[in-house]
Amino acid sequence: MKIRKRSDCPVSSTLDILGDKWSLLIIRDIMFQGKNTYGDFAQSAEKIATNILADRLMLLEEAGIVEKKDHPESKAKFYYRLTEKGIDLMPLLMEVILWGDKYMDISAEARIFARQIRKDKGTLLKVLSVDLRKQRTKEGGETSLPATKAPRTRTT
Amino acid sequence: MKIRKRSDCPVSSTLDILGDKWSLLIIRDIMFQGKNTYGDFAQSAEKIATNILADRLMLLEEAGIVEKKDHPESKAKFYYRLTEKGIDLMPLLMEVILWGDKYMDISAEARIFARQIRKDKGTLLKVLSVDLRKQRTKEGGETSLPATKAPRTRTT
DNA sequence: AAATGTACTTGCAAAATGCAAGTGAAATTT
DNA sequence: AAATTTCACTTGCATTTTGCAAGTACATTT
Repeated sequence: MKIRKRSDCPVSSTLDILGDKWSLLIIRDIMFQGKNTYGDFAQSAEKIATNILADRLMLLEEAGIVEKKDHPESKAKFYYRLTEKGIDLMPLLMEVILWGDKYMDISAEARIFARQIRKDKGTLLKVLSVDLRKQRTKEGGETSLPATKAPRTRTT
Repeated sequence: MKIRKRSDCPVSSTLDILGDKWSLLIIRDIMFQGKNTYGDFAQSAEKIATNILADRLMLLEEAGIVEKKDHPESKAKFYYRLTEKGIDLMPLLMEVILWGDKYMDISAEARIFARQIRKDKGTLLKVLSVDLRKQRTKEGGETSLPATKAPRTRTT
């Protein structure tokens, strides 16, 4: 459960934190699927085991990538959101999506999203980043809309 | 040892192959460090266990990301090189490096490389891709120079 | 022919993962 | 207000993966 640093290489050091099969999926869910609670993450298609989910949320929080806050609408829930450090993973996630789109068998919906990234990565990055930061503008978070699944990307 | 696909999401599918602490390090070694043999990989700073190395090389080969060829200079060695699919991981690796540079404690040498990526990603990508493809221009590979550690990136 | 280099393989302990069930507090239903 | 359900975990245990040390087999060097 403790993270050990294997070398002073940026690739290695990043993998020390994110190099497993689940962490980036949680980040994906917050970043692109508008998910923000434990229950949301648990329901994703990949069916993460609940003990692993709890473990990864803790590790991501310790790494300063996600923050755990009280849920603005319910005391029974917690609200997980990305920090600036987490939002900064968006270019990386986008490249993962582009490579996956090129070489993997994925859903039609995912292909549409990949096409948007390929068409105008910079704009999409800004639009989605703004949405994610809105979750951070007030302590507690208010009832801000999460990033939509099919973000409206009108540049003109 | 078998890869199971967890969903039709590009992030998930990519992680099904690359989501561990070692695979991307092997790719990094070939891509940026000019390494091409089992012994080269085994000597990297992170000290991968030899059984894991053998396992990951096999998986990466099965995934079509690396190719195993006879070594042009010695029958005792094999020559591992990236396929086009593997070379296409470069933008992803570069984003990993940029994020690692921003948030992790890394070597001065790595910071210099990250700065080069930040300065002109597109050019560096092309230059390094060409170098990697040179390893693929002739079957058997000949005695082509590997990608250098500090690639000469003069754009003007 | 003996020693060394190279690419693995093997055996086993330790750690991580996956699965099913359980816990306790909060929200909802009856 | 009592019972049920939702929610965020925790626990116990089997399975899988990883890590470590040593060994094997073929190629090259001495």
